[in-house]
Amino acid sequence: MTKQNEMNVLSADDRRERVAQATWAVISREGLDRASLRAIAQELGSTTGVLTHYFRDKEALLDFAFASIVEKLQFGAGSSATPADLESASELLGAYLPLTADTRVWWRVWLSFTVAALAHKKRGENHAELYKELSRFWTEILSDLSQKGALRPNLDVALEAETLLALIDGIGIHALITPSSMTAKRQLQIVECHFAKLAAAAG
Amino acid sequence: MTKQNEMNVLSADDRRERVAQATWAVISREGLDRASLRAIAQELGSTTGVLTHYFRDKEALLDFAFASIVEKLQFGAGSSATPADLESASELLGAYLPLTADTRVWWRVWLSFTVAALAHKKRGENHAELYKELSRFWTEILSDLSQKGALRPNLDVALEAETLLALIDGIGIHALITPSSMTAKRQLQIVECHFAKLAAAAG
DNA sequence: ATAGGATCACAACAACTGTCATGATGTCAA
DNA sequence: TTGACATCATGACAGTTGTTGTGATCCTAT
Repeated sequence: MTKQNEMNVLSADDRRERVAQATWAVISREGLDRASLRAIAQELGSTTGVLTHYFRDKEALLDFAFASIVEKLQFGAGSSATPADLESASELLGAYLPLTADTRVWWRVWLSFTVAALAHKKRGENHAELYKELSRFWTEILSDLSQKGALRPNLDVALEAETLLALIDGIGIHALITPSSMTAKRQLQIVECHFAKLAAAAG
Repeated sequence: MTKQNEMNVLSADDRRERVAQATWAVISREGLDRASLRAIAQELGSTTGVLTHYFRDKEALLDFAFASIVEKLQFGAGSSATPADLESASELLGAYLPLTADTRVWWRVWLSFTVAALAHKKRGENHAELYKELSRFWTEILSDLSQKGALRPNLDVALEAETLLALIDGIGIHALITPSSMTAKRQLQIVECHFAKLAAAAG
């Protein structure tokens, strides 16, 4: 239809994705405030002409880059079906964590947008919706596990779900601030130890 | 000595504190990237002349404003002696949380600096040191409580301390993003519910 | 071959930024 | 009073920013 059929040629969507990746790199390395169009273009190995061609303005570019990050993070943890037992639930939740170099980049970008969203209203409501959706998702998971008898009785599943999400966010922040202390192993250890507190008494 | 003896006149230190407060207000309302010297001066009700007079440059101003925030947050939660039982430990930890309008402002500012610290190295090390200090502080508190028999046996106190701090950070973020869901009451409820999991089995 | 569009480099523009020099005003000591 | 100093308003300066317009290059369809 349009044109690119051969390999080595990028479609418009692929081009936008490359721009998003360059944007992540700059934000992760130098911060959101230093992510100017010229800096992103340089990271991309081109000029600002590419950016202005594929995006109406900078706001549209950042919106796309953020949406792309959200997609990545959800793919990492939200792809599989609802976990059947506590152990797989622990693994699923741990998949959110910044355990690798890639996910650390995504976390830095995510946090940059999150803090920026605190100031401007439009993005703030978007973030709030994402958090509420996550809260509903994990409340349902815990509710299922509770019905199966995998959890301690008399547990407030909605509260425990919010606790889990808060714990993940906190662990992630500590992993970015003090990576030498909060290693990947340590992060998973905390999550597993917390899930153990939710488990029904054995035998 | 210098000059100001009468009321209604501010000392140099008080003036710097006023500047810091104006800086918090701008950062909390519009974000760290919008906190220009002119915006801070306008918030202060003066011009940039005041800022350039009391601070060498913008970096020194932001350093002072951040140090002032750290002081506030530590005063809120680190002033009293080590807690004697689990309940007072829960209260002490809960004092970190953004429960009031003032503390929400401090949290927004704190988070803004935290994310900014991820990019530039100097501030990052400072933040890391603050976190590690907090970790040691709470490890010691839990260790004391454990020796008194207030905690469940076979508990990794260092890991539980890091869990507590991560939980606080996560709750705080959620409180800023979704204030309608994460109310002050809800925040304290999560903390208390978590502490209940650490308690030794009753009688 | 030729026209049209996609792609992108480049330059110019106004707006905003931190910094600095200058001057005005007030206060205090001699 | 006079001189020194603290305080702070003002404007100028260079650098960076997002945006826009122009033109070059290449691909594709007729």
